[in-house]
Amino acid sequence: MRMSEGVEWALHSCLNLTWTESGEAMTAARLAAFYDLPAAYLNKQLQALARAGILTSTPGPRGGFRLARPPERISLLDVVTAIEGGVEAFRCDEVLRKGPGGREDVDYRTLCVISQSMRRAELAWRRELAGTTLADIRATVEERHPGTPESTRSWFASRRP
Amino acid sequence: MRMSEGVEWALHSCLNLTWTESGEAMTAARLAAFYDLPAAYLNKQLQALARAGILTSTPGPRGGFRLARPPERISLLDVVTAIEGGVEAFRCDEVLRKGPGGREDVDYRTLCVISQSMRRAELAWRRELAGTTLADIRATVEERHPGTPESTRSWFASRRP
DNA sequence: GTTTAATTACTCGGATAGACACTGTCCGAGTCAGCCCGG
DNA sequence: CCGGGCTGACTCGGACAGTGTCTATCCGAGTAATTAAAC
Repeated sequence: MRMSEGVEWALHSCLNLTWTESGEAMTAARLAAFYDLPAAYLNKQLQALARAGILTSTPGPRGGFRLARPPERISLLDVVTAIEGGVEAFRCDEVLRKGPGGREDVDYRTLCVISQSMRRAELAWRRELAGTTLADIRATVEERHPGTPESTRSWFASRRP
Repeated sequence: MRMSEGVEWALHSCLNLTWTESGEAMTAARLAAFYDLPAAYLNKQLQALARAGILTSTPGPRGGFRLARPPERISLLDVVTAIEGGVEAFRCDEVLRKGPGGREDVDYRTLCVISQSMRRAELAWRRELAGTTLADIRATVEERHPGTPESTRSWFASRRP
């Protein structure tokens, strides 16, 4: 049960987008260069974010990606779901159906106590992720490292083509 | 981020072991037959549980697997960790280290705010799993379906070689 | 009848192929900026 | 000098290989029950 590596990239890239002056689009290549990541693969992750409505993409020169909503309305769960696809971690294949006394017309995903417990745990995880927004992350970072916004902005400015 | 299918099998098999008369070992073949699972592969999962100290295994005739502890002391997290290997779901590869101003002698797993948030969510998940034991599951099942212990026991008895 | 020792069948345990998803890369369709030309 | 059309380069977007992990299976080492014989 290992999460895709792209989740980390997507989260950091979204956070960096938080610090760019609004109105300016950021290309996948620049976002990738910031952390020395493979640009084409990061582009793939950003596409997923765009499909999920977290980013907006504009092609052509001066194009790139932008946050589609203010950071207050983008939760960590949104990003994780966009990359990982929203499937539940615990796979309940309803083995009870194959067991003795198993019925074909019963939804064991909701009836099985084990499945319920695993689902409850996963819900706690989701609840925590949904309760943290990009704005929260940004605020904490700016509180602990006040120079981050400016240095990030200037780095991207120096890398402007 | 999909959990191994063996987790579900392991959990259900452990629960079934809860209902067997103590002192009797259960072979992987019989546990697998209960849900019509591939016996050799379930055996692999049971081996992992044995390595983790959740089950004890005895070879030879009349051998098989037994719970190593009372169900009150076996949590869902124990089983999940035994199968999945205890690695964290969120992979923090510390991309900050590769970024501008990244230092080599800093542990970004504990410093990065994103990593902290993801870790906190995962901790909530683990806490929930650790708070539920096999005894809890068994009690709930017996409350909702009182006939389960006896029917399970008799099924395994009829399948005794 | 009891003890002892070899036999036998049975179980786990790890080593071995196959399938799927993730990782990484590439090139093409579409689009906007800039440039050139004409008025 | 100003407006319009064209060129061109740049960007995303999806299609294409490589790799690692999960899934599934098999056979061998070890063990305990069984059987048979000897005392």
